[in-house]
Amino acid sequence: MSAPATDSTAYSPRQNDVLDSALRLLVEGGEKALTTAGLARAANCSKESLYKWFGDRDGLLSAVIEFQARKVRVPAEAEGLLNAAELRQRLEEFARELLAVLASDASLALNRLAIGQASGEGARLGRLLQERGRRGIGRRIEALLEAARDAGLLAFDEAGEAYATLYGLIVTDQHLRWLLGEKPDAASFGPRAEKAVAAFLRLHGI
Amino acid sequence: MSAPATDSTAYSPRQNDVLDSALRLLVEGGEKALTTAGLARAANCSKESLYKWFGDRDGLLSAVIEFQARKVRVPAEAEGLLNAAELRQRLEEFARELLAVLASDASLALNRLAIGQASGEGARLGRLLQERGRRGIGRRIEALLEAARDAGLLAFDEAGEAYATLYGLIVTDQHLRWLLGEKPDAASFGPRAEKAVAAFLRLHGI
DNA sequence: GCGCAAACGTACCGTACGGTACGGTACTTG
DNA sequence: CAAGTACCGTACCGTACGGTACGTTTGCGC
Repeated sequence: MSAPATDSTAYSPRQNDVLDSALRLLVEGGEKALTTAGLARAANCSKESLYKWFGDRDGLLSAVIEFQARKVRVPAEAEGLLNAAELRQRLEEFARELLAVLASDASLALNRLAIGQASGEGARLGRLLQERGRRGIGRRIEALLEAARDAGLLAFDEAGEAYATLYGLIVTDQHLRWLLGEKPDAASFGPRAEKAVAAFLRLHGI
Repeated sequence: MSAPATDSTAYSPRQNDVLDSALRLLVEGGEKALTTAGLARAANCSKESLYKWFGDRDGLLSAVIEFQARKVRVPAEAEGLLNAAELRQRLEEFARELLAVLASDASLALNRLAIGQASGEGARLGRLLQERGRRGIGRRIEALLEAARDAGLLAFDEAGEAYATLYGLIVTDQHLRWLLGEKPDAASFGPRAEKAVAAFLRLHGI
């Protein structure tokens, strides 16, 4: 859909390679590992090029976040559900995906980066991450919830609030624990997703 | 022999003053603002004393976390509830307190610090924060939940799981949003607490 | 083949930080 | 009062980073 001609974020293949190296450094060693000299060495480019392309270190960090957000872009859901079993299945799938995304190395690294920057600074990266990442997912699932309500399968006042409840039931404090260094256990995603959706349906199902 | 032993309460009043200054610096400017020279200036002490007391910068960071955890220590609940209305009130109070703690400057600063350190390092500070902070609150509220179950007011299989559900309903993704820089709105804590507890009771209440 | 722009590699600069060393000072202890 | 201890303030060292400058190389249009 969106032509790659969106000039604001038009990065050449070479620049995308560099951003890929930057993300890898970030995942492996955190913000401290993402130095201009280190990135230049890892990506076989010159520091001068980095400053030419991204302005300064902050621009580089923002570019990495946008780079990753662009990769995660999920295609819109096919809009053809309707019975209760299908809704449950959709929600469980969403829950598993959400847990997998939040537990991924890249997501954790970028969230850690943005959270580290949020102190003292104006939370630029935090807003960026919020806007590019969670917001998209939220809009998508809220649309699903509203469709289900129109079909008489769910009851709630406000989609945003219902989504917040669903999110809380799925994620609880796992995300924070992962951010603090706990290792994710992918095998637990499935059961957790099922339980969370069951609780959600008990709260908002018809 | 390196660090003066993480022996907890072995800090003098002078050292506690210094840790207080350190926490203030951390709250105001994040990890970058907590430099040895800056702390020495802010606390009117010498850098040499800092290294003598805390070993190195990491020891200082750990000491700040323990220092704050010791201050937050909440007294055990009075164990004399029983009817459903009181349980609801207790849970709502807990929810409001939890939101207030998570939204506090000190908590956010320390969580940001530990999360920043969690990349690349072995998540020492993360485990420390988890152990000293959340764990204590969790044990306390789980005891309340089990007491309520014994009194026939709640139904659940495992207290840890029920607590996770309650936590998720209360906090949703607010904690992360705050960590990313969003400003907390204290006026929303009350309504949110009531709704979360209402949902929890609909799930687990008799 | 030629010229030109882009980008590479490296050397360099200023700064700021973690950590150490040292002289001076106040306060205790015999 | 003398010896000792704990601490302050400051100066210092090595290192590492962000950012800049420059000479060299690569690739593409003509």
